[in-house]
Amino acid sequence: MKIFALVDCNNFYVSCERVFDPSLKERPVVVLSNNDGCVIARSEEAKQLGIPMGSPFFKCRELLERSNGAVLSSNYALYGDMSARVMRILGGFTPDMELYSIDEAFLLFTGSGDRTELGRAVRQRVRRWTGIPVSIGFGPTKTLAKIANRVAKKHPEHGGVFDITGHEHADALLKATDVGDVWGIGRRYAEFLRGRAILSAFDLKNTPDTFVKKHLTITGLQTVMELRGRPCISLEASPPPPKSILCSRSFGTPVSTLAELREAVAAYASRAAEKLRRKNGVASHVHVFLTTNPFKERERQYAAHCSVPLPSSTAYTPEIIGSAHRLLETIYREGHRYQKTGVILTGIETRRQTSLMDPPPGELARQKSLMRIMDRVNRRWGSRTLLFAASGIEQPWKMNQARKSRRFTTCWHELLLVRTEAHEERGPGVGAGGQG
DNA sequence: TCTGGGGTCCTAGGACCC
DNA sequence: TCTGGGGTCCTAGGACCC
Repeated sequence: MKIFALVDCNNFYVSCERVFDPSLKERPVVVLSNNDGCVIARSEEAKQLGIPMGSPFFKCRELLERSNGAVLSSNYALYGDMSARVMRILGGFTPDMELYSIDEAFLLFTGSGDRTELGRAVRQRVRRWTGIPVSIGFGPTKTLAKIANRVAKKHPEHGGVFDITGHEHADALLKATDVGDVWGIGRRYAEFLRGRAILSAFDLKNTPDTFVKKHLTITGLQTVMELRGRPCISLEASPPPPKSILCSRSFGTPVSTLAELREAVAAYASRAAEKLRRKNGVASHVHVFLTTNPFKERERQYAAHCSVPLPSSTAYTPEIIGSAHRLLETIYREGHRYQKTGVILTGIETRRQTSLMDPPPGELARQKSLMRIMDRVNRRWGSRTLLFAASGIEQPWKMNQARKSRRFTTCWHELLLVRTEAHEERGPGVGAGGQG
């Protein structure tokens, strides 16, 4: 019998920060989204204060200050590296593994050993080797493993590990699971289902197929099958190449001039192209979008999106910046305070088709080696060591990240310092925005 | 006056996930 | 004052083709 395990890092971003700054322990801690906009990770203590996920920072700022809370900008260099360490350890337990998100992985086990024991071993090793606490749920389908994981997390008496497979109280647990907490049931579907007296995972499991298919589409029906224990969603051990690559950011302060927007668009186009090359892909289309801040209802609103095919599929940054700039110029309108712009690459292929519009072979080779050198330098010495002037040097539009911790694990000059003198040492750099 | 049937492809919009 | 970023999939409807 095949059993899925879902391993999920607890309060991942907060846990990463706590590894390097013990003063964050046992305090309410939140990590903010890019631009220090909203709360995207909370410690248990912060959850207990009633701070909701995704809440705008300005709405809970005071409460956190009153409660001796800590607030951090997000530090993806740190989280990405810690994630890789956790995933590497999980890979030591089974070759059948899917990296589902930065803080979650599905593992597939066969055989009938004591899975709870196995789960404890996984938990212990990850904790010991990285300092990150994880929870593990086992089940015969991914959807049930997700539910088991919630149980493991919610009920400390299970010690962070729970197996729902053939469990005598499985139905009772499904009855206790809100329908909106089922994987695949979002806010809209949950509202719809509650309006029809389908309140729990158990109710959903017993809803007729035709009704589910009609209102929740085929994907909803898969969810229901999975609740019944029939696997429909398989393990994606080697994810297919992405279909689109997006890079966008909100500005630190609103931007109105075309010159600044051109810089931002060039910077995002460069970043998107870099991601594309890392996936060994080329793209056939570039899209650019531009929008004012929809939350500022009193300001004049404008949003636009447009796209263009590239002359031939490419991952060559200058070409992508060029197309992105032309797109920006067609959608730009004067007299607005813009909040955000972004670049999307689509039509991604891994193996490049040759085309009549291709540059001559020598030129193609030159482009490739130029990009390879740039990527190598930037990986080694930090991003934007080598950059296109079009993306700007000062970047006055850049997002706010006032409370970022250091890149403790990925940057030599930001390593944690350990002193032997007997004096009190607070976590270095934290809250001071020190990037070293 | 009378105006088919069947297929594909693309796009926009809406839902979901983390 | 202050509201993220990066993805996926499904469906309906229109354009287009024979």
